Amino acid sequence: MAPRRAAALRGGGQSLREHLIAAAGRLVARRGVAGLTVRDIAREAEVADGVLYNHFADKEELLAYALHAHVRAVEAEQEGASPRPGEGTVEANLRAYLQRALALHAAILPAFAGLTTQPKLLARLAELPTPLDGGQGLRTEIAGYVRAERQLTRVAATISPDAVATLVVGVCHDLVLGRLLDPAGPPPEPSPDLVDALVATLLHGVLPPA
Amino acid sequence: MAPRRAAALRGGGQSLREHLIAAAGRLVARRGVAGLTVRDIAREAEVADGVLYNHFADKEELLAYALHAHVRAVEAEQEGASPRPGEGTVEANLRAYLQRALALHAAILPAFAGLTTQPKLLARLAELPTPLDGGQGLRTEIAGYVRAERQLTRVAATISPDAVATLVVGVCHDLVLGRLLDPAGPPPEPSPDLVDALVATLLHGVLPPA
DNA sequence: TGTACATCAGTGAACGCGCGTTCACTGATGTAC
DNA sequence: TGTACATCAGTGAACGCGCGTTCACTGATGTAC
Repeated sequence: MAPRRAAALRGGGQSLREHLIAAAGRLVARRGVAGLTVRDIAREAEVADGVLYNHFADKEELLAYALHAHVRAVEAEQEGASPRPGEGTVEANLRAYLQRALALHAAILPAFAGLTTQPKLLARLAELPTPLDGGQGLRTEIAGYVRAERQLTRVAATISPDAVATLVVGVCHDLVLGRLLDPAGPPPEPSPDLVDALVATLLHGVLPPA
Repeated sequence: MAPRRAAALRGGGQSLREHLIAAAGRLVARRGVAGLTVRDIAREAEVADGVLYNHFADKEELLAYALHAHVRAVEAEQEGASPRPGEGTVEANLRAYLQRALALHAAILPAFAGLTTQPKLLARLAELPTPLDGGQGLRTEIAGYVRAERQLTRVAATISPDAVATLVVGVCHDLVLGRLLDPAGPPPEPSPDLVDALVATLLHGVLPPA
């Protein structure tokens, strides 16, 4: 009863479905979703052009799973070491979050380039069993951290956790977007000086000491 | 010696070249550069499919001029009322800049969606007589403003003007990007509360009063 | 002034290409005898 | 144990479509006589 098996699957215990998601995921990590063709994916998976449609409704469904897998892989890589409220200094913790957010966005945003122009893909992403929150997870975590510190009175009572999270995530979007629009890519990491200056601004504000 | 004239130009003193840029610019403002076809543009201009190539090397050159025109139009619309260092309060001035930056990005970024995936168009944009700086103009202006205030001692001496500009522009990218990725568009303007909170964070920092 | 002609920007049907998708066919595997 | 057959996922050539681009043709205008 077991029918034909894809040549590329010889030896591996993977299902063709997983094999396709993995191959598409590799391409997404390497080139982003924009411009990927079903033939690119089939070639990367070393599989016939048409098989895809035995396992997915259309190209967008496969890409949605691939994007999802890519994001989860990046998140898993950076896992661990969330600053804990009340421990260390607020400055060190903010810096840690900023650096983590920068790394996360540097790894994820390029893959998302062109996503805004693919409504079908956006819809498929939203239909996924565990829809991506578009990096909102980190934002929520940062806001939660700030809220906790506020309760511990290590952060001013008047501060809005959401505002801080928006500022941190916003910087990431800005830096990565700038790099995407620039043909010649500047160094992948923003200078430590800029990170220091950003953290200092967030900590003390722009006003001179009273 | 004067040959045929495009039917759509009857009565107007415009050249067909300007007419095409204007038509493409309208489409860019309405739908962004992604997915625009030469036929869309020809139809909008009420002109034959092929004329474009009498005036531009290719689709990308025309789109580059159209994007350029769109950005300049948006900038011209918001012109006036730059806060001046030393006048008003730093808080009011920061808020004004933040609101201006938000409006600018809300009007411009959607048109840029998908631009990162079109290297030919990016190259054409860079070749333009007055290359767009990708909204860097406002960033430079904000940094300049902060630097001036710092010299007037209305801003802490330790503050990095670039960091402040990055934070302000970053928030804009973040908010607009979030809206682009969300199928159902939330209210076009971020809540006044969030703007207040952002300005307050920038002004005083997250640390509690000493 | 009137008429025949030359010019060349505008026209739009047609071309070639790459894409997503389909579907008649293949062939490795399990089953029947 | 050995052989003929049924199953059905995998295969890849082919389809249809939309795109950017081309180019033989059109026709409004200026010029020559």
